[in-house]
Amino acid sequence: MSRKYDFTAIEKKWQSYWDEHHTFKVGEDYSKPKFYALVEFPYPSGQGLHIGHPRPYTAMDIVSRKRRLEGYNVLFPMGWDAFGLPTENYAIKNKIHPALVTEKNVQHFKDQLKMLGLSFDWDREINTTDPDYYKWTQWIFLQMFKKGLAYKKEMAVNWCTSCKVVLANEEVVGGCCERCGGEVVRKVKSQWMLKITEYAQRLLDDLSEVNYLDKIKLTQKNWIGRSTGAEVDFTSTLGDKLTVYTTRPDTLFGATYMVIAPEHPLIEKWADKLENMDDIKAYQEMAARKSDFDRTEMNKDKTGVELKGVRAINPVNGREIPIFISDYVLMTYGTGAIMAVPAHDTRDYEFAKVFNLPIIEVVKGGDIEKEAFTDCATGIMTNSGFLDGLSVEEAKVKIKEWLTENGKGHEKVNYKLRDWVFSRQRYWGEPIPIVYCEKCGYVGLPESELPLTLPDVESYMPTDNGESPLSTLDSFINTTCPHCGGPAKRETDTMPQWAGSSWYFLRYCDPHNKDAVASKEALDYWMPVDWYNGGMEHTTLHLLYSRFWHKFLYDIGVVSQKEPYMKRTSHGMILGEDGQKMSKSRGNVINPDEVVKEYGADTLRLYEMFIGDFEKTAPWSPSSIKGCKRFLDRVWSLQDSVIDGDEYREAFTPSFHKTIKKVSEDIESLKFNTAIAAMMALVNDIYADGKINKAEYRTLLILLNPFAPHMTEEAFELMGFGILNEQPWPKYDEALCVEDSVEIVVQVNGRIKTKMSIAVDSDKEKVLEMALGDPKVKEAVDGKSVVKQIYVPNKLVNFVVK
RNA sequence: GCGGGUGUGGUGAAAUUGGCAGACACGCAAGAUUUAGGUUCUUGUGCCGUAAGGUGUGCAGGUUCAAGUCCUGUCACCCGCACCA
Repeated sequence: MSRKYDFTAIEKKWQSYWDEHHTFKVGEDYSKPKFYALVEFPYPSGQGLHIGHPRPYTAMDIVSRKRRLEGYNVLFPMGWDAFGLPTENYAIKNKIHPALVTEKNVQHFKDQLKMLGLSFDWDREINTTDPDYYKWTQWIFLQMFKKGLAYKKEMAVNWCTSCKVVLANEEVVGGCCERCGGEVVRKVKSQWMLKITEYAQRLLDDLSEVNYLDKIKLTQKNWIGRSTGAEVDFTSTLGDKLTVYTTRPDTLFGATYMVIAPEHPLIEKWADKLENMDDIKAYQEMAARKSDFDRTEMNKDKTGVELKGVRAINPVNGREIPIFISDYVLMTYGTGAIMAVPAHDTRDYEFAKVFNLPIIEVVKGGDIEKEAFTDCATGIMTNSGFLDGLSVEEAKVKIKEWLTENGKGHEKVNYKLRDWVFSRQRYWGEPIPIVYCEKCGYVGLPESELPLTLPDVESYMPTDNGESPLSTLDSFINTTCPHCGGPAKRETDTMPQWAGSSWYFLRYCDPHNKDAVASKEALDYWMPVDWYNGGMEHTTLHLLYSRFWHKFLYDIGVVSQKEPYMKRTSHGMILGEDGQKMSKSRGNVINPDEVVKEYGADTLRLYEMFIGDFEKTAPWSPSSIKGCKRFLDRVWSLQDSVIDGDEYREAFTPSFHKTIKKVSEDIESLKFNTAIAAMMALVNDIYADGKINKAEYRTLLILLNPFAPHMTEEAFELMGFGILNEQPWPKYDEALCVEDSVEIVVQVNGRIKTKMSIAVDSDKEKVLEMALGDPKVKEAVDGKSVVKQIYVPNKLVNFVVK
């Protein structure tokens, strides 16, 4: 009788073994084939590990463990994305230094991750808040500054009234702060910006070189938002050039008015010539007061004010049209001015209806009495002078030619992507390594002065005027200009949390390097990341930002690949039992510690992989986890039924080869749930037989090992098989996956009449004859004529009768 | 509004190229072992029907010998974006 499956003792034993033997320490043998598996490093929050964390970690752990047995040199690292607001807020509230809070949280997280038996190489652990790490975050920023990609700009930013911090557009959700839910308003501040827009086209083009899920590529594409159109130069009756951007230059003859953004600089210039300046000012103020969210809320009814005293002249036909300001036109996109073609644009149509403006049809096919005809790719031009009779596509080409020839405009590509607001008025982030000198302007710190470490301050509270807590620290601020040696002031803003995570995958390649981001040798060997799995919520920003940084580092010769990640997949969230997102307020939070205590880490791992399609969200089910525990118990108990045998028994040969194939392939395609199901089915067959031989048990334990590493190691050792982790991954033979006979279905007119067992790959004639001999088939065919006979080899027979 | 996704038993879910719908698991029912069981083992389990049989993948059509899968229309829910000219 085997010992009881004491998972607590077994898991503790093997975790210590792995620790002591540095089992998962990455080899330095750069001649071996490599595999770099990456999971998103967590933010070490005070709550500890969430039940959702193990899902992606276990998934990539399974892939990594399999790859090791397959002979690869596997890099599977872990670290901490530890700068950020919750830690800072906790520090403020409890008057503890954020570094101490971070240290405590990291320790807790690490203990929890170890408890799960994840095969991370802990010798390569990194932490974004470690000065040895953020030295290089600052270094990369400096290189960008040198190349003109980091610049300072006065701009209206999203201001969280509660966190008192500037947020990126991406961090504003529904007009509220993504983190705290506080109100977000617009505020003009001088900010550090990163010129990601300069990389827009390459970020788009190089998507063709990587293996991301289609939906991930699509989000990247949509976020970059490339559109092709034309800039058209109108002139005002006051003599200014008034350039608009349009994707529909073909509809130029249908422009019946122009709209410019309320912030448009020409308004200031025209001020003394405008007859209704009071109305205009009032509208501008109203628009400025609104946050972006409010502006969006208002979008049912178009509002605006006509600029009285000035009109725009359409270059193509000399027609004078009125100019309006309206907040539906954004200063930040295109030229901040549009030509309005109400007949063929929904927004212009709505606006024209409100202000009773003319609507001229220039593409035939719609009913412009009812609505704007926008979906008119196949339409024919009308009321458009020399464009009449052309298709929309032809007209686009012809009008662009006309504009270029006549010096009235040109083709133009625009992107929705904006430059990245990189400043945060916070303490717990990387200091920006820049000083301001009255004489020299903004000057980067010499690299020898990096890292610029965070000074200790009394209070981490942001100041009321929205400046960083660092701004209260004279000893930090006052310095000398590295350029002229005169007095200068340090930048007091810090970097956003995205900074540290934009290059962390490079640091893992060579985490202790003092002289570089990582050695060239290590980078050339390990990069690119072979497989990166993370949450869908990071597929827009983190992915885009880190691709951008990586491309920049490629440009300055730090890395040798254009793209950082060869493959990117995403996992679904684990929801509460009620199908809702887990949260304290809903009271549906599951604590991984308790699950491990009750069922063991192996069961938790197995269950999180078995719960459903890896890419989809899945509700937690406390009763289903029992099935996984039961399965592990059954595999464990097989120790009592082991008989001798160096090869699979004949009756089980196809089952084992098929299962090896299924598990091997399913792991690669993230179908962990069906891989587990296949192993369960195999174990059920073995139970039905009552016995398992040594060769079979050995294979079963290795197959299950990536999923349940502790139990399988222990059973392996107890069986005298050695150390499982040192064995090769089992092989299968395609030819041996096939059974001798197969059951096929016999249908008449598509209805199942019977099933019969035939030899694999029997010939058609024989099978048809056999099928016709079946009494049920005979009865159904009797008195009718067979018009057609269909035979799908090894699957089914279908007689079509009349 | 735009983009993406999902809809299959009492529950979580499976289902290469169209080819036995419901694998695997939970739950439930019956039985066996056990002093006991939130243990273990065996059997059964989509729905209607005693059965033969019928019926069944959100809904309505279509293509096909054959549709969860392909096509057309439609409904519901979830996620992302939100006036990007």
